[in-house]
Amino acid sequence: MIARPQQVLSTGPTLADQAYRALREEIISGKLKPGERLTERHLATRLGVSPTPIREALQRLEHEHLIQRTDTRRILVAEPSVHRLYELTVIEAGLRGVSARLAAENASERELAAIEATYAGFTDTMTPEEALAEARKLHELIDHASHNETLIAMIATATAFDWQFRLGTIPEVFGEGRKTARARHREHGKIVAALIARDGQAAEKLMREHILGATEGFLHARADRDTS
Amino acid sequence: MIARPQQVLSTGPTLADQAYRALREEIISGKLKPGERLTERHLATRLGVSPTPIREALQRLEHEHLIQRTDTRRILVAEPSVHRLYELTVIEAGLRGVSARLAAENASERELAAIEATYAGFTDTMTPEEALAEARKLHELIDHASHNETLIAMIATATAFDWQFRLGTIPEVFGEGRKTARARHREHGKIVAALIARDGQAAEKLMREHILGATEGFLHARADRDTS
DNA sequence: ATGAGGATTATGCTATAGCAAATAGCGAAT
DNA sequence: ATTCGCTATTTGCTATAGCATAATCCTCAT
Repeated sequence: MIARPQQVLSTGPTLADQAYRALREEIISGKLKPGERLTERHLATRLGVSPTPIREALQRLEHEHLIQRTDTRRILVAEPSVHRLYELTVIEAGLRGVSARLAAENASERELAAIEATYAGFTDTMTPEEALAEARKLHELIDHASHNETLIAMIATATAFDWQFRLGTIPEVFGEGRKTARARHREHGKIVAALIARDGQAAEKLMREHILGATEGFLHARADRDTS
Repeated sequence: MIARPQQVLSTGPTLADQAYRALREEIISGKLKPGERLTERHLATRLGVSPTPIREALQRLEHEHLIQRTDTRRILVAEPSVHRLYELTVIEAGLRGVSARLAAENASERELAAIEATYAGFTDTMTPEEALAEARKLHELIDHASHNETLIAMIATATAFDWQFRLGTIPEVFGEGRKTARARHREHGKIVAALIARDGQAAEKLMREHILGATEGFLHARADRDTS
């Protein structure tokens, strides 16, 4: 239930904004399951608002592929298709490669220190969920160090679908994926080193291969699970 | 004025969709001038629809940076700032680099032939507007040859702002930019050759440098104009 | 003339209502 | 029992109305 603003002083977040964030969280976390049908009126009732802000929220969710519309105008929680994951991974690799290069060129010393600290904070005792959250944080720190606001927003759009995909299948995948998780960690280390060395070209190349490899590894682990 | 659907048989484009396209065209063509204020009600009246679909159209336009909202919730036609043009150019270079690489790998023979034909269609007798339209077509053909629908959509979003910027300043720029226009044409030739050779790495590198160089050249030409 | 302050207007956001297409439900005919 | 056809319901899309805030205008004192 979204809190209704009672005495809004200046410019608070709009109801559409709140609804967007709430629904996005529910989809990514898996509370709303892939393929599940959504209707404007039901969502409006459940969140305690009118259909108008719900429509706006749904439009944004559609833009980042978290929902999809059928040919008969039905609204469904997006099915994480491997095809789309591939499409988006290629895009993410391109965009995050650029952000790594810009970060190497533009990051402040403070930002580099924060990146290094986050990298150093990884431990083997983390749960898969924790490790994934830390990886996400590391990537976001690098993105922000690019100092390109438009790029940051676009990466967020491109990766929303990824997170839904991954979080939804964490339990099955990570048991077998621990080896590759270590490999990913080593890749993070190389990227961080390239950033500190201000080597934009190396950072870009490493980041691209890292993103592409991570999705490859993820899909392999999932395939192993499915055939076991 | 948008035609009101009278007897819509099946599923036609929605009014919001039509409003979006109409407003987008007006902004890019310069009929709506940068900085001009827009209000939902006036647009609704002018286009002959209610404010509801207008709101949806405005939301989409905001997403591609063709309009911007002030801190007091006013809606303005976006001012083409050089800062944002730089931000978007870096993104476009990254995305179009990826699309060029994918096109080299995935394009059908038919698509390659169309690309080559469009490239061969350039002539020195074209007006600046014609040349720009042809260049746009060439890039779009390459984008589509990537066979990555999500990437294509994202490039369209990232480049909408560019076109507003460029078309709005064509007359001033192109008088002095004819030399660089020839340089751009040679770059196009190298890219097309790389695609035909199925050399994805070369196509990506050439495309990136081409995009970045084109914006550089554009800004230089504009600077020359401003100081003359 | 000018500036301050309150009243009026304008406007974005939200709620509600209505329409048309699609879907579901149901009964009759075969 | 199954299928066809009609009716009722659901639902996305659009229109209209109301609310709260920001902008504007007007008045009046200095």
